Amino acid sequence: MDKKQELMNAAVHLFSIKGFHQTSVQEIAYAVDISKGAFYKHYDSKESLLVSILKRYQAETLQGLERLEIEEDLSPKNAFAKKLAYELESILADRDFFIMVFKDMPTDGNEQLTSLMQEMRSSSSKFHKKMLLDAFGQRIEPFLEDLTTVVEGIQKEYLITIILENRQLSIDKLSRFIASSIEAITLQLDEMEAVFTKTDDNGFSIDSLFGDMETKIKLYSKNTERMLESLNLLSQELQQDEPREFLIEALTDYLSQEKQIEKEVLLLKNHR
Amino acid sequence: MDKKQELMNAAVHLFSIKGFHQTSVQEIAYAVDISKGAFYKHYDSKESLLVSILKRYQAETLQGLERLEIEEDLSPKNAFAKKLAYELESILADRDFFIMVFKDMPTDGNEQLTSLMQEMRSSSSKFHKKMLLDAFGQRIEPFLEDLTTVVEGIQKEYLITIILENRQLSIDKLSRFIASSIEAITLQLDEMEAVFTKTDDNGFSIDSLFGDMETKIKLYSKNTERMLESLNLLSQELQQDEPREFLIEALTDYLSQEKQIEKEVLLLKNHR
DNA sequence: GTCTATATATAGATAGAC
DNA sequence: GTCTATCTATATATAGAC
Repeated sequence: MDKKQELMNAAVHLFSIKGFHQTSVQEIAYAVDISKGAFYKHYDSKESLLVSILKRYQAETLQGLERLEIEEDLSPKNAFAKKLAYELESILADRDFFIMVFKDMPTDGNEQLTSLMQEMRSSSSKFHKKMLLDAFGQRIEPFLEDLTTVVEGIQKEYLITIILENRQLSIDKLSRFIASSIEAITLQLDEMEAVFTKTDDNGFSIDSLFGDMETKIKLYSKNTERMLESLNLLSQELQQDEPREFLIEALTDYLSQEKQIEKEVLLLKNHR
Repeated sequence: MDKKQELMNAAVHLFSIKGFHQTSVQEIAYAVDISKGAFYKHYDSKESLLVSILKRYQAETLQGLERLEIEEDLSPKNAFAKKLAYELESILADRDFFIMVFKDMPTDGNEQLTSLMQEMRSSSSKFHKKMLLDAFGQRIEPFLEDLTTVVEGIQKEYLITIILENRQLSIDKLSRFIASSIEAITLQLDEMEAVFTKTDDNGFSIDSLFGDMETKIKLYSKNTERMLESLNLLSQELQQDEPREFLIEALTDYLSQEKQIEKEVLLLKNHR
């Protein structure tokens, strides 16, 4: 077999166990029965080996995703579940790679590495967005980014329990569970508000701002009682037909004393 | 201020940027204006400093969670959202710590570190389980482990986008979104099947087993067509009133050729 | 408790013979 | 392409003076 491929395989395995930095070039070389010096005839550095590994994986998964497109005449939800199952199964087939990425990646400094990781994340996200639109229709569009985050978060968390805690779960059950969960959420979207908003401004909500301030006051303020009372009064006054400007001025100034909510108070001022 | 505390603060910050292994004791020491030698008068090693950091965080969050119990007369769902908001806000207040844990943790080898991490994960999971039961009642119990995984996955994924991609989302909106999503799922539990099952055996499902085999065949087999046909025939035969034993024997043997599904075939044999 | 100097180990990478 | 020997840098940790 190609020595470069052998080196990659050995490296992924070692990286997944000990992490990138904790694995020496010597260990990798010895794992394929060559010396440390010989390693550098194949790769310029340990980092370039890592780059090759990422590129190989990227190429493989791109192939896999393209092959996947061919799907039968299932219900949209079941098709979604099937795609998820394939994805999960392929990740588990390369579980060393998955663990390696989670262990310790030296993204800092190396331009090429950072952009490769970025590319992989974004193509995965694109893939999930397409899957979601195919399964649940255009009407989920305002929540697309949120639903993608939800799918990816759930998926990752289950993968971690399967791989790191070595629990054996049925991928079929899991993918159907995730599909049903996402469907359940889509059924309630009418009563929900998206977290990700197109521009920072469109999504502005006075209620959320007050909610955020309340939480922060309770967590950080040494003067919780007074701050909360001021916040309440401010909220009430703003709901009046003709809010008294001096009172609003006074209360916002007072609230600004608390540095943790300074930013929120400023936002509030700018938005009326 | 206490030099030990100063060292911890500096260390968490550096670890969050460069990772544990990539940060030297010298850097940590210089950050608080002492020499490398002086560092070792405060801590036995870099690892013992890390242990102290984890213990301090553990103590702080335990305090925080206890303070949190006092909640008002909100609807169960809104109370759930509020608790989530507090939790998210406290994590964001210690964002360096969160990033550090995600970057590169040397859990290998060090017994104390591994068990500390384990403790923290399990107390976080206990906390979420209690939150879920309080909000959605005892009837979700069969799905408790799944719902916990879902909550923690979603939470983590949003935190990553907020912190690592530096996106500014409203915690209030986010916590309400997560609460509504979980509620939406709980409304559909009757039509769903749990992924985590009490014992490995109780959760056994012939359908899932066939689903898993189908996925694996499509992904790995060089003989996809024939294997799938055999699988289908086997499934049909098993549904007959009087399955022909010789045929089942023949088909399972045939399917066992594919090493990737050997385990599943064996499971199937043992379960009839 | 703080410093400088040092011990010891090991990393990544190169040189040059075969 | 492979080896051994070596260079250079840097890490953790200790010793001993102040």
